[in-house]
Amino acid sequence: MNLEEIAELTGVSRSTVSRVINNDPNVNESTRERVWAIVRQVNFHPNAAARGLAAGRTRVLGLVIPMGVSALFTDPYFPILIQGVSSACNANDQSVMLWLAEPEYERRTIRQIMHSGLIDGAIVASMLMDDPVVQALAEGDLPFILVGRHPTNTRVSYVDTDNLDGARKMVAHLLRLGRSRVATITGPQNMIAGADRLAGYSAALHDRGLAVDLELIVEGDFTEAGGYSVMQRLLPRRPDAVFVASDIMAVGALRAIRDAGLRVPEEIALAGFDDMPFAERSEPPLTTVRQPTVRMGSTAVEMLIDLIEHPDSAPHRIILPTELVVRKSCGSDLQ
Amino acid sequence: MNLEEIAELTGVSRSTVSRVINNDPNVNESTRERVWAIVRQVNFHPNAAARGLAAGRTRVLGLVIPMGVSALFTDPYFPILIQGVSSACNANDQSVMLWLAEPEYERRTIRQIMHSGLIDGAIVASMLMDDPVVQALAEGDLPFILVGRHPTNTRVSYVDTDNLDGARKMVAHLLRLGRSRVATITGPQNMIAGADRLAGYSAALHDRGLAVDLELIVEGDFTEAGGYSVMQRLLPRRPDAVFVASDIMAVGALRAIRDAGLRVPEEIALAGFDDMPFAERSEPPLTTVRQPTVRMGSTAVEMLIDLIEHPDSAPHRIILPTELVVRKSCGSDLQ
DNA sequence: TATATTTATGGGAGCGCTCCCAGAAAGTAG
DNA sequence: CTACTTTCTGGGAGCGCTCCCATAAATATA
Repeated sequence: MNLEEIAELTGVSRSTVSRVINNDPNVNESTRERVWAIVRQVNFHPNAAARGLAAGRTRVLGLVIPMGVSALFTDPYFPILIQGVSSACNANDQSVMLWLAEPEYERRTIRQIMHSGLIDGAIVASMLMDDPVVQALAEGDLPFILVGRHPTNTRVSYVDTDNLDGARKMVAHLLRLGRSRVATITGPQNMIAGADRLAGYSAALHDRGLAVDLELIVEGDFTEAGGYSVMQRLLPRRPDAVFVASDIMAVGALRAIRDAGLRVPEEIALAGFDDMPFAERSEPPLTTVRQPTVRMGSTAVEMLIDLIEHPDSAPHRIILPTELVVRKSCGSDLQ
Repeated sequence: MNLEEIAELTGVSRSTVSRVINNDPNVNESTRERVWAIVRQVNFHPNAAARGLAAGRTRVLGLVIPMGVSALFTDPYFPILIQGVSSACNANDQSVMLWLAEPEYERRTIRQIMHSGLIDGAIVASMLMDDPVVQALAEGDLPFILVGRHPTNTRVSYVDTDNLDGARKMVAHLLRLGRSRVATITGPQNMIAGADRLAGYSAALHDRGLAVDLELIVEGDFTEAGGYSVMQRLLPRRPDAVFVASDIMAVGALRAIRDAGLRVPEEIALAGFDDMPFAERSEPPLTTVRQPTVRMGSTAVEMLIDLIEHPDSAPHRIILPTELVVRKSCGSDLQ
């Protein structure tokens, strides 16, 4: 079934049917209705390939997730992001092409995808500071949006969580509760989120006129096992609070604290970041920072569509706010 | 850049370039090399839409995940499946179109996707016994493969885990350890996996000549909270072992047992299903059944490609084996 | 040497759309 | 009633490929 056949059935031309399908205003109202009736009746859907070829636009967006980092696939961040992207695409009549970029494929395939005209643009959820995928994309002319800000390239558009502010609010909260030796377990410092959350930690200390004690800063790797071992290193330095840069590491840290015979929050206040589903079920429930992951996904889609339609507009940067989620693990209700 | 331009640069015709690109054997070896050289040099990639239109095949596969059930998105099953599908597609030079089917969109969009020629076939990871998406697909003529068997329709191809056998092996294991009141927390009985795992439980009892005690069977919902509350209902019936149909429910059940002042595995042996990452980190580590999720994904891709290329072949059914993972929670090393 | 066969190549047609231009029909103004 | 505008419609061209048929060249067969 194609336009021509619908035209035949309706008694109009292919062009008119096309106009109706595409909501072109220059169609007589009665003609429009007649065409729609037939279209629905025979359950006609225009061929996507032909459309893409003729219009030069496929209405398909690529979602690129570099898999190098994604031991992370064991935490729900990416699934939730995917969900946000997917539902925004549905709402905007776009389709999602998923590309889990395995390291070996990266450069080769990125070129292929970029040049094949399969997608109109891409959303890239990279976490690394200088990801080769981002590099490759920046050299090409396919519109793309980063999820997670880019620290250096000023010509890219991105959406990100306000990691710095979230961390800052959390550490300020711990200080306000009277903790004086607030340590932090950071994320990997080659990841933007890791760096920003550490910057927020430092900023909160500065806000209070406190100096940063390097002994109280240790780098984790966003895994539970990492959180455990790094916490063990931290314990002899006697922190009375620890801001952990991710909930999953916080769970590991919690175990380490327990195994050392210390109590949370009485002896050590513990705070995480992400507000993962398991955070509120931990023992004690974990104080953490909530980030709007679904909204990041949908915002990225909207930004990308905008960029596709206005390729020459200036880069957009959107930073979404975070929210402090206070639970028992930092003992606020005990103060 | 298109075929014609490459042809010009190489001094051959569009057709010959096309043959080279598509590895047609009827090309002179030296011509082939000359063309490839230029193709690589100018970084040419054939236009996907044009290809799709002309060849009637897009080399894009749809991955359909009905979102109704996917509170499940909080567990890593789907992400891992997606990963399996994605990497198999990469390996087979296909792209993945992801479609998280939200309930309202289901029927409307399925038609659209089916008829638009966007994808050559679909992999459907539905869990429900009679999912409307599956229904719609079955009525159309788009090739598709189910991940998770279909209980009634004999004309569909699928790949599944041997849920029945896995459950049976696990319950047999518990019985072998001397447990005499083996209960089960089942999954929802409108999900095939839930039903099959219960069937495996029953089969194991029958294998031993034991009768099924309905008092020891309770239905859960594949969530942790569900596992907790349902376990509380089960406790007064004094089971000495519980086979829980998913790890996430098992974690909930474990808490319930603890909260009741009982010990695992001494007083109650506990076993799960899925071998989720957190299973080995729980306290005590959880005995469970491992299923080959990644392989399911890649198998589905291969089956689908086969089905696309041989649309008239008989339906294939592949059931992949499970593996018992014995850890401390059922106390095998205490016996 | 003539004929059949194989190998390699070129070009036309067509996939199903969109976009543009031309022009008919209808409406408005002078 | 004519001239001009506006509204609506039709058809040609073309997007960049694949597929098929024709044909030239090279090789094998009689």
